[in-house]
Amino acid sequence: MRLNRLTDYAVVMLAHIGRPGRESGPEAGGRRVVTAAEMAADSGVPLPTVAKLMKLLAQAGILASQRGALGGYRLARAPERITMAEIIAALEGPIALTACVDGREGDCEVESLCPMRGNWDKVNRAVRQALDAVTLADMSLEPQRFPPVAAAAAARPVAQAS
Amino acid sequence: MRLNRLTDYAVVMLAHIGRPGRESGPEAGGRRVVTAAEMAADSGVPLPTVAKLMKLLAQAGILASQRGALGGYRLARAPERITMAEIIAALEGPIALTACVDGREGDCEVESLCPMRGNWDKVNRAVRQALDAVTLADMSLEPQRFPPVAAAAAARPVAQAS
DNA sequence: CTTATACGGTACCAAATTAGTCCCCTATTG
DNA sequence: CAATAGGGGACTAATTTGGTACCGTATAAG
Repeated sequence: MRLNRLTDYAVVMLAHIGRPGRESGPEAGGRRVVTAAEMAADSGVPLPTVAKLMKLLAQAGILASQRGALGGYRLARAPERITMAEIIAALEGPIALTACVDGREGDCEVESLCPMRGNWDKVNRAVRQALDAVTLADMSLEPQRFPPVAAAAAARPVAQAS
Repeated sequence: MRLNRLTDYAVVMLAHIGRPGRESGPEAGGRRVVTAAEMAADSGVPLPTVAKLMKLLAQAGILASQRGALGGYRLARAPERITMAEIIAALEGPIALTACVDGREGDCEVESLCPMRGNWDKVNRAVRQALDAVTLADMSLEPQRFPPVAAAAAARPVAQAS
């Protein structure tokens, strides 16, 4: 159920690219251009790994790449129009919880006992919808510095304990 | 994004237990009792693996176990009241797409660039809801023997091709 | 037109998960 | 008390994943 580390990195980086950025210049096409090397430096993730990720995201049409000197990557669209489902699909393939899905047959060795070929689609559809509803913009929001629960605890210091 | 094979097996087996069953006897508590060995034979999954699975499902309160001769497993509740979310959580831990979740801190090494601690919760909540909405009963339904598309093709045999 | 920058692609290796196995213990029925 | 059936933990093999290396191609600046 957990998604792999690379996908996690990807979301963090995409959110980072999407955010305004400190030393913002003219910015081609209205969106920030960032190099893989920059991303690596900013994130601590090793450069070759970052490069691989960016590549995949570019192929999926989530990032637009510019080769050569002064090149780099920028979001292909506004963050509001990039969904989690898309990002995850780009890095982990189609969103489907099991192998016996989407018409692909013959992979399921226990077909004898498995009259549920179609039932998984219900689950997959549900999950896909859930992930379509969350955009990169949602993920880019800076949450309040302290979570609500901590704030509440601070407001009512030590009382009622014991 | 894919869930592991064991979880897949588990759903198949639970659905199997939930279904009426051919040689149904009196059935303790109104629900079918099945042994791990039976499940292994029916499914082709090796017995030790089945045993491990059933054990976990029993611990999670999804199956009720009966030890000793004539023992076995049965559903702890009606299939309508067992959700996918529950089954998945039982076998893969809490439903959360990333490690930096649910208050657990210190696992995320890239916290410097990662102002998204709370944002993942949106995604997790969405997925959890999606999986809560699908029950074991939904997964137990026998889909029509031929999928709609094949049926349509059969009704309109060879015409219009080429 | 040459050089430096930066992305593109492929193949490969090492480390971490995951699936599956083994062995022995405890409970229940007849 | 013998046979059946689940409970628990440790270990091993196989896959998957993350990360690396190397070389090619495009673009901008001088």
